[in-house]
Amino acid sequence: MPLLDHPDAKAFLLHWGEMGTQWGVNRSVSQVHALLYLSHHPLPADEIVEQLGLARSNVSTALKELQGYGIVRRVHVEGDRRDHFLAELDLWEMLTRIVAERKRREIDPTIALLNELAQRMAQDESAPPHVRERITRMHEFMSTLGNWYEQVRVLPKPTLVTLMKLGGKIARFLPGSKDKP
Amino acid sequence: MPLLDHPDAKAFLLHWGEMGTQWGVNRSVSQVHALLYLSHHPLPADEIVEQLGLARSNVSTALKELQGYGIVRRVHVEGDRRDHFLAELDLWEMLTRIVAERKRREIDPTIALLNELAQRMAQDESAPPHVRERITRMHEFMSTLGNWYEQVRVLPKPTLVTLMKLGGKIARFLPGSKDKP
DNA sequence: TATCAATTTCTGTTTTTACCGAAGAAACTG
DNA sequence: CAGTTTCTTCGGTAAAAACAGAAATTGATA
Repeated sequence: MPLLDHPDAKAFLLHWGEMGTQWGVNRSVSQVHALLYLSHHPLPADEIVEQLGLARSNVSTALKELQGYGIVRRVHVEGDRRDHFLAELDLWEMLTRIVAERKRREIDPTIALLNELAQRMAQDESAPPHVRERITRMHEFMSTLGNWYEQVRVLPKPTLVTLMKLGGKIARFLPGSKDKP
Repeated sequence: MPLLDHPDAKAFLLHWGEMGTQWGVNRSVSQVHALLYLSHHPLPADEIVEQLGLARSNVSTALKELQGYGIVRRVHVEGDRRDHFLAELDLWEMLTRIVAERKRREIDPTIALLNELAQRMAQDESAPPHVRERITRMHEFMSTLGNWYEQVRVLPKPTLVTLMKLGGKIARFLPGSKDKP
């Protein structure tokens, strides 16, 4: 019995699909992801095609994309020659992988470009000073964020969870703070 | 002399425009933003039209959108009847506003939906247990992140900067850590 | 290594989104 | 209050993205 017969499951899937489009991911990709996330066993491509009513080729592309993010993986199912696909169920893991991949694809190249522009403009007499300064600022800003992220991402997961639970209280532990608990 | 005559300024603007599309913002909007960010004085809509070669109407829409994010504001220029527009130059401020607005537009409604679905399924005998559990998990996860964000966003900016500079070292200050500096 | 199922790539079509120009509304000037 | 100027809204069109189906490739099995 198809998973999506249940109206709430379907509602989730449709909403997830729309969310995707708002963040620059195509609807098929995010729908496939939603379906796999809700499924309790790995699904072969065919079944995804059936349940979502997408073209086979489309599903293939979506799966490849999701594997690129590292949030879906291929698994072998005993006695079946077809590939089956399984979504990452640990949501924290899922999030960190998506963020890591988007940084790699979009943020890192942007920082690289800004670096190049800033360096070239530093030598360039004809460059308007405001423009030079603002591009440099943007470069510094994004680099700072990037470096922060690289440091935080390697912290052990339990540490991250602790930090998350602390929320705003984290400020109390800062060196200069008079407001210890 | 038009700002975009300089090739590096233009490169920035074009890249920024593409970045936008990748994150679900239309190209015109992000280009207008880039132009205002690089400009050292407020620009009237006409001039944006001229420099970017967009339709007047399009620029109007883009400006409205950017004002919706709170990263561009209208200013009055002495002796000119037209509205002029100015981009937020503090990049930290810019980022927090964008994040706040996207949360408001996309994350909050998602959490609301997940909440609704989770609640309904809790009563619903026909709901497959896996589905119920996974939707509930997703709801909890996003709520946790949302609450964390709400706490952190209200911290004073200097505190945030300190936290950012600490990077991974923040872990040293956690209660259980043996690894004090 | 030949066969066949499964998967991916390619190409043309459909759907969606972005965008322009025209018309309307609002704000200001003399 | 008539005439301008500026700004926004709307409907149609152009551009881009998503998608389906056919063709090609891969890879497992015997």
